[in-house]
Amino acid sequence: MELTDRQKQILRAIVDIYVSTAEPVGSKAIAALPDVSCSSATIRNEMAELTQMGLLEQPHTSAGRIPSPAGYRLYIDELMQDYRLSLDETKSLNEALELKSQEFDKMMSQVGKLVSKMTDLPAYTVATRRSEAVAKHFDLIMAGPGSIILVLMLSDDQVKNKLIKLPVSVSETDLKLLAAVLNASLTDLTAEQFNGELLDKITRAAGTASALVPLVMDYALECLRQQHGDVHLTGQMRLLGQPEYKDAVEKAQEVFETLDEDMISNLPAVLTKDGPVQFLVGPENVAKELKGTSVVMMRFDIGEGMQGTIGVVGPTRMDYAKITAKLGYFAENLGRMFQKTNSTPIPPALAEGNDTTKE
Amino acid sequence: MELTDRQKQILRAIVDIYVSTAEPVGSKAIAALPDVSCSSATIRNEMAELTQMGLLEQPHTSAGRIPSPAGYRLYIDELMQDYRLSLDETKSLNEALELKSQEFDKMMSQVGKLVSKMTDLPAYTVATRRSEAVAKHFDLIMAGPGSIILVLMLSDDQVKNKLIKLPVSVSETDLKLLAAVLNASLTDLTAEQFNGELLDKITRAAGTASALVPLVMDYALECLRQQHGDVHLTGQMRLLGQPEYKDAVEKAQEVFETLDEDMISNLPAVLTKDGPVQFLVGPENVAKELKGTSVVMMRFDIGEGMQGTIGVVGPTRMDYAKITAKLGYFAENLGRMFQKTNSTPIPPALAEGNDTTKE
DNA sequence: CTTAGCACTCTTTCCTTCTGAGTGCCAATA
DNA sequence: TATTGGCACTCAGAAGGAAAGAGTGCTAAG
Repeated sequence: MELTDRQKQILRAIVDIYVSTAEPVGSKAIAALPDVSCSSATIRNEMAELTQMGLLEQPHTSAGRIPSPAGYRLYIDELMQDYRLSLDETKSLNEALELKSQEFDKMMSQVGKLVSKMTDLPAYTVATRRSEAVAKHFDLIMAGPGSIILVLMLSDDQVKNKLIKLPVSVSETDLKLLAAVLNASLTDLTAEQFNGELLDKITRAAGTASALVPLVMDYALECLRQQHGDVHLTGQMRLLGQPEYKDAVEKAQEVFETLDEDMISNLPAVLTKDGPVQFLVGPENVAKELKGTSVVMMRFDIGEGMQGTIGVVGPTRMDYAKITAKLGYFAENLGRMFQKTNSTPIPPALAEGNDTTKE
Repeated sequence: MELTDRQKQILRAIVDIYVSTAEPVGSKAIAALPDVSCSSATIRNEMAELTQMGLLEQPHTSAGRIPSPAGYRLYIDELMQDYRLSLDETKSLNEALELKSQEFDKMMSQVGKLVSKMTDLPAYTVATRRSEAVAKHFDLIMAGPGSIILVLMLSDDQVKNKLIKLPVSVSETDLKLLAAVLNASLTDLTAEQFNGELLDKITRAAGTASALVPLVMDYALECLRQQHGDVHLTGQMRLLGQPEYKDAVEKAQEVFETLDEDMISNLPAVLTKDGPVQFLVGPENVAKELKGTSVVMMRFDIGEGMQGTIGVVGPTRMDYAKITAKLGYFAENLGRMFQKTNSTPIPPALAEGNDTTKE
């Protein structure tokens, strides 16, 4: 059953108005719009029909209409018009994008904070592996008697390290030897290919450094198994700025009780689907606590084999167009930025010499 | 002006009751306590006097009394009785303490989540430097043509690394040379001692690897300057479980707007004071947004030159005794745990061979 | 110094009424 | 046939007011 053009126009108007007011929209409000040329009675008839079709809902008999989840879905898929960021908006986005830290995890967490601030909604970021990782390079560095630094480079360009302290000291030569053995035996293996046999073999070959072997392998396994980095969730409180949670604090609490745990395992999975942006509208969410909550997710590239996800959490009534636009802007620029950092960062600061002022 | 024993008893009772009910305490409630042997009228007289002294407050004329900030302070400093954790409580604390990750930052963040969960309040963790850090060891590892891993070990036993990609490739020998130069010139220097002269000197000595020098030094500076690690703040929403924020969502929002930014710079400063536990009661907080909010902070040891802080944020009316007990338990065990991880972790998993089950 | 008694204060709660936005439907109109 | 003005009806939320209840402060007596 196709919608007439007028029905589409009405649905779109209702979503647009409701999104910004959070109040049910009445027939008069629609009729008063400049590009609507029929009376409120006509609108009422159309609204009744849209309600019949399940695209609109009525909080109670004598209230205006609000979009149903199905209505939102239709709006997102077909009716939503690209939101154009204003000059002011791009400007503050650009300012915000000047990330300070050089460390990956901190950058991701900063990005989350930014997105949350710019959308005024809770946001999360997470980095996910695109494919199975393998170790590309092992190194062992002597950092003192009995102190060894294990450095592990993975196929996705992540570098991990761990300080290992042993009660016995290991000679520099043995360390070198072990590193060579590790590189020979473990590189290009996935976590599944690690096994006890390998452990034995390497331990035998390791000589006096053999005590290190299980520690090293265990850590390598931990690194390889991690399918995604930390989930950085921030701005939870901003959800309360939304009218729907004003008098329903418990609902907001529930949302985050669920989100904290489940998001990590559930949401990234959805993103294997195609397209850089995904919407989870209210009841489409798996967890029932999130039925009244929507999530907009946007993917962006981070070098080799990794991908980042930015997500924004809000009430089902949220400005999908605007948020999509903002996330898109972020995603685009972040992709570029991470690429850049990953190759040659422009040597900053320092060059001018060292002023004692704190950063 | 000293308090009589009875006055102390009454003040303590009022705090205890108010802490658990969040309702003003009336004279009858006190008189009804088993170990109080005078009438409500007497209590009323005493309460009037305590109010006079500024230790109690009255929300309005016909309401019971609540402790004033000064009252809380007195309670904390002199009247508070050690809360003994129940067997159930220690049991769940112990269960919670089984941290999974081996990575420092993740551990800290997990600890925060735990504390928040166990106290049912927002909590944060942060690792702070006890003294100025210096670099202890540099290493440069070739990870591919033009890809170099910089590994930096600091005096506080932190190990940092960064993947540097150069458009030109550097020979293994030059890399070794540069590492040697770095170790010779930069170890045991504080951030303040870095300067342009050093940069020049090292660049000259670095030969073909000279393009790396500013990148390396810049990163080293960033690491040395960091006075504390990430602040991990979690469980913000739990603050809303507290009755004082039930109908004052904006207040809760304000708290976290302030806390997110200011906490990092302000709170740790207070901790330079002596004693492992510190209380910031309501108006003692610097930021006016936090006047109705208290913070309990507990220090714990993390090896060399670092110290951890766990903090719990709650309404001024919070169960200081219970929270102190719980934090204390955490602090004690975490100290031990971080010590342990820092030396020889018991080789876990793996040994049994590799089962394909996901963690 | 303590206590019973009592008048008084003030918040909280519950009920009622009122208002207004918005609908649904009908009959008239183009 | 599609649109429109008109009108009765519905219902949530605001506003007002009365009653209940908890707790105080004070006084006078023990």
